[in-house]
Amino acid sequence: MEIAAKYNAESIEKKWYDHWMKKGYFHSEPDHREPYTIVIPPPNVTGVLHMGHMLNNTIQDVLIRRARMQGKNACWVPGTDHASIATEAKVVAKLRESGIKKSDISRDEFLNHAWDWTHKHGGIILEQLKKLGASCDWDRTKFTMDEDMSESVIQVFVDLYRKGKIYRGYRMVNWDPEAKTTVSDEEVIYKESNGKLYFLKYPIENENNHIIIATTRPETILGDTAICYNPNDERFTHLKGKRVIVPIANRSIPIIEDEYVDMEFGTGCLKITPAHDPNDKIIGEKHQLEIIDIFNEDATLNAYGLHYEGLDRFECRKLIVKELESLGFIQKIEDYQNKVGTSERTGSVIEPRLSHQWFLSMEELAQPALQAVMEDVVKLIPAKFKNTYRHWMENVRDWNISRQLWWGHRIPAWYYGDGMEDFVVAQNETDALELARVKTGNPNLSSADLNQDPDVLDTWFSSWLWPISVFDGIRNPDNPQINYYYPTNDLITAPEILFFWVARMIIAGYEYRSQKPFEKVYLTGIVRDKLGRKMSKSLGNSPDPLLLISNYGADGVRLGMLLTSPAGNDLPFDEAICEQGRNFSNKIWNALRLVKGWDIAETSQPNHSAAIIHWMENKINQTLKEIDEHFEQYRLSDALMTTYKLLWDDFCSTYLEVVKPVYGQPIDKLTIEKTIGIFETLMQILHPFMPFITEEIWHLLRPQQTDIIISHYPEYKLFNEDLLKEFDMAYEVITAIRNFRKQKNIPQKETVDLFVKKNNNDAPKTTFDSVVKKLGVLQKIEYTNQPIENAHSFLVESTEFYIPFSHEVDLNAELERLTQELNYNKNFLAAVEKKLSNERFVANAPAQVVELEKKKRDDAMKKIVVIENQINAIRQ
RNA sequence: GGGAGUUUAGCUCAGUUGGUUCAGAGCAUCUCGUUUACACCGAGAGGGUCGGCGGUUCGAAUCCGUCAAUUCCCA
Repeated sequence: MEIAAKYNAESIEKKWYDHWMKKGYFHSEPDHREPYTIVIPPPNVTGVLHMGHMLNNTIQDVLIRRARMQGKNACWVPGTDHASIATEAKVVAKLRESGIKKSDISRDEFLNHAWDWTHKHGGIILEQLKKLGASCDWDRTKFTMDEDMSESVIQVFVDLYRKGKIYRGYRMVNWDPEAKTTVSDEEVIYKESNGKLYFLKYPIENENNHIIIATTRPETILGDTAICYNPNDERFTHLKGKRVIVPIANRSIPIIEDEYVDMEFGTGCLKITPAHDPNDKIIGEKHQLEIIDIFNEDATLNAYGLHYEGLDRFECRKLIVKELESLGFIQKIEDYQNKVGTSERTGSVIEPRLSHQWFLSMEELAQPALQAVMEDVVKLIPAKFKNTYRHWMENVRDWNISRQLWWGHRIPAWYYGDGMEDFVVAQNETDALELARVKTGNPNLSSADLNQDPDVLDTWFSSWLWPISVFDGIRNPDNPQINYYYPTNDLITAPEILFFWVARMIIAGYEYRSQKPFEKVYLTGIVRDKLGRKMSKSLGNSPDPLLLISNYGADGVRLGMLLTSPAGNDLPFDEAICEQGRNFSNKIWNALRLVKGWDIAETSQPNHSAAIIHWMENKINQTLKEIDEHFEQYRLSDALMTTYKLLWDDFCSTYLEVVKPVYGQPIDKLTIEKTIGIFETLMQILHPFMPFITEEIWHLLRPQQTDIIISHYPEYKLFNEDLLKEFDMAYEVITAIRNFRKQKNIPQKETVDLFVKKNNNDAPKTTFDSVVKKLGVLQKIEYTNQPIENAHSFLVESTEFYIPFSHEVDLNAELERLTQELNYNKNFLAAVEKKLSNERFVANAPAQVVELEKKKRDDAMKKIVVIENQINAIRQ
């Protein structure tokens, strides 16, 4: 069989992915087996694959493939979310390009455009995941706006409303008075601006006195509802409990105390305008102040603006300053630089504005979710995130679930009047009408009298149900799918969304299933560029994942991403790590070429082959145990590195070099069969990490009953630790021989002899002599009781080794080397003896530790004797 | 401003309950090597006051205090 000299990742990857799909290996249905379930963190439906997805999904695939091979019923549910803000922004931008303004079209028309966009771009990202090798159950692909998924979201809203958990309230938003819309925090651009700081006099009620307050926005005094100073500020203690009169408005407002006030800023005294400043709003809520909103939606003044009603806010500012001046309320005006938020879209100055929003009360809901994580019912990996989680959950604030957008799940609330309570919440309009008729007592109410809330729900309000809704567990809480797959096993996600998403899923899990949504949460890091910057489109610092895959192979990229990424750590991405992955692919590919390149003969098995096979089998079991432990602790990069070394160092560099016949000679049948079996086992261990190349090699090794993807993952058996230790010593001998050759420039082809002198009545350990002979390229190994003259010598533990050397041995150099070694051991012995002579050490340290120190002392003493004898021998 | 983390070799990270010569891995670097599976390779080597200081202890990378640097989250 001819095997290509280079591994061609691209064609092989496609071949096997198609094959797996055709065989339906990724599909899962409930059965008698133990389920292993992962739900994908749904990416944005219109997004494209970035490096974060690559890392995240590689990890999921490793876990799911391993579980599948371990005989579990592995189910990885893929899907996307509708990402209201991002998608709507993209659709708006696209419409703008073709000259259409969102405000010029109807909601339905806009949604048609949005669906077009979704259908066109939707799912690209899922196709990209296939290139990575992701073994998702594609038959189960979900989208948060699918009909069943949407129904679940609405059902949950209605349910929580009826339970009294959802309420309407006010929230400060960024208002663009020109576009008459809210904009998100990300869409506000802060600009340095030259303004003024006005020092205003507020008369104190019933006193012939006043206090001075500094403000940049004098027009907002009409909305003032308190004056506030810091309780630690002695300058103002005389004001405690008093009231002041707002100039022009002539309203009496209280003076309050709050530590929020910065004593250094302005006069140390602050006016509180809860309707027009986010911080003031918080203080207002704390002190239960009145809220006076003085603006219309276009930022002209309303009736609270008194005689300024109808004027623009900036016009008003000019005029009110004049009026205040003429009335003597202005003490002074200073120049002042501050940052003013402007709208990214219209450039107009953002007005903080209170608006109606829907909220979900969190405190009570959060309790089981907090407890679950604190008690490790839901385990965070790494555990350090528990602290952050707890802090957030203990200080949880109500969740603002409405968004002033069109793309998403429209809030199922219908208004029939202008009153705060003139609305009903229902699953659909028909139900709403019925409810409204009951609530109003007006049976003639028609659907034309109902107006549905224009806002949509926060995208997280649908994704928090994801682990339940993908199995239809909201609408049909007792269906066989949800009963089988829920709770899921592992969730793989980024710590940035621990609160936005993970915590809320746990909350939803307990509220709707009375059970956690998953057992473990593996938190990945952020993929950064070499400079430590987050990868982003705007910086253009993210490599194209598909290009990486075509350059290094999906296996290569997967390996690269995992090698340097322990849980919870950021991944400073460098293409060089993919190169390492590609090199590794090449290495194992060439091992295959070697193994398949030998002729096979019915010859007897050489001793060294028998010995190294025995060692390799033990080594594999030892390593499998380590890998299992790494997986148990979710240390995937360690598990991978352990596998990598097993293949590269133990299998390629050691094992194959031993069994490799002399060039041109055939290999014996027994050895090649064992070798192929070992190779197969190694491919199985590697498969979860590098699925494609392992499947290819698996089939090239020999005809197979089954594909590797569904083969049974190797389980470790007992291994002989003494044997492995003995080999390590033998390997030390090999290394010493190699060093000697290098030192003396002895070519690899030239054989040398090795003499072994055991000391201290130790019995010779000869198990791996044949291996030492082969790898050391020795003519012979001979045991002796006498030091060998004219030889290079070295020491492993207390055994002496001699390589006779025809050239003159430099006795002085040899003496110096031995003396150095002697000194080192003497110092070491002294240190150990010092420890042992310390009574407090002997008394306090555990017996085990003391024993170890004693053994160290004995070993060192033995070694010293040996070295001293060598030195004496040379001197004579 | 409040909270949480991180700091170990040039880079990215391991280092379990303090205890073996415990200071480690991979990559990178350096030296030597190529008709013989692989130069996307082989054989070797060098490289760290474990962020600083102080403390607890027979013993500290590990525990405590403090300072510094840095990252993230919330406002």
